[in-house]
Amino acid sequence: MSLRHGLLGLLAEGPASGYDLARRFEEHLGPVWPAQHPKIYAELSRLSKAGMIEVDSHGPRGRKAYRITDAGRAEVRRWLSEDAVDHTLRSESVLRSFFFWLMDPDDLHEHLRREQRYFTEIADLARGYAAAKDRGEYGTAPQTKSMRVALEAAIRVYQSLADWAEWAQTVPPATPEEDADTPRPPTPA
Amino acid sequence: MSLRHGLLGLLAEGPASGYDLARRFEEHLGPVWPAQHPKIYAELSRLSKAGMIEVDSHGPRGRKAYRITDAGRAEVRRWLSEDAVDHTLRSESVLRSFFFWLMDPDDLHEHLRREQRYFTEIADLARGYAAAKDRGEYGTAPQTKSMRVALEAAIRVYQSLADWAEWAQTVPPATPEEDADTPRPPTPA
DNA sequence: TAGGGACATGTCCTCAAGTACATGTGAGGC
DNA sequence: GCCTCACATGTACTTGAGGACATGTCCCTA
Repeated sequence: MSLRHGLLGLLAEGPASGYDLARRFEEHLGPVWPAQHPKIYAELSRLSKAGMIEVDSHGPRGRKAYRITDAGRAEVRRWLSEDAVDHTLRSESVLRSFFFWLMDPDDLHEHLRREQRYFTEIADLARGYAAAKDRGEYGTAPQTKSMRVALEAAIRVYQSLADWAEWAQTVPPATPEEDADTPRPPTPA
Repeated sequence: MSLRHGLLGLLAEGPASGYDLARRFEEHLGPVWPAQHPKIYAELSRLSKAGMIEVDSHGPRGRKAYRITDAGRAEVRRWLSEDAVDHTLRSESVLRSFFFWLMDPDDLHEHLRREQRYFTEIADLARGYAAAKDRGEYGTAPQTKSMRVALEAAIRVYQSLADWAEWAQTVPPATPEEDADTPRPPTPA
């Protein structure tokens, strides 16, 4: 479970409330690691009980800001350098592509156009943020440097998916003869 | 939940047992949609109860092969053309990159080298399968054409991640001055 | 013929994710 | 002064994912 470590990592930047963290997850981390507020509040109280974080201040509307402790900082560092990376890359878009042969060619074409548009949009959005960072708008703190690296991943991955969707539109649909020819594949990729 | 539709999609190619499906998920769909056998068997009995699939044949060791029904075929087609695509792209690799600034520079460099190696390996593996498909080794059936499209996504995405990991190694670590300069970022990406 | 390994199916339990529900406050505009 | 909206925190319930456990069979090889 990486939500725990995601929260610790964000809190390493400075104190924040559950509400703040939920917004940051939705705005910045959402595309690579979704997390809704119920999970976040629950995890925060668990982290608090474990001594990884503690209440930093109480604010206006029952607001509770948390601060990371030394134990928490040690834990997030340990995760980063010791725990094995889980490389699974869940993507419904790609999953669907295994089944494109079941789709009506016109539907598929329309689907791919929409996918291309979507991925391009996200890539451009990330490019915009990256350009702002490069112009120095977010300062030179080490966290923003890491943010820039993450943005670069988003730009590259989403652009590659946009290019893929564009390319897929050029693949001709199955001809009737091929459609008849339907053997079981031996054991492909 | 797309496991349901993934199973239906695979069964649309022809009858298969839970064991077969588990292997195909692990070998082919695993990188984009992991599924373990307990989930698969459970889902198969649910699909069977719902009339989307039915038992096609009984084999040697209690083997039960399922066949998709018309209702099942209609459902997977409906999913493909009507249901909105969930675009979240869960990636622990990218999530970690938000917190690179917490890592020791040498650890980080080593981490990025490992990541680059891993992503390159997967991209090459996909390239190998794609080349075999292009040589005609898997025939010309429409399913294998879709498989080729999915492979292309894998090649492009994993290569882009490998390139990203390589690029990230060229980003200089934070200098001590910048480290001191640690303001809260306004509201970045 | 004994033994190991791949084939084959399933249950149980725990934890993670996600939706819906529930509640209340402070600030700003009309 | 009222109303709305963003702020803010939580609980409850349902489903999904995943690891551990349990069981048995067929086939090949030594």
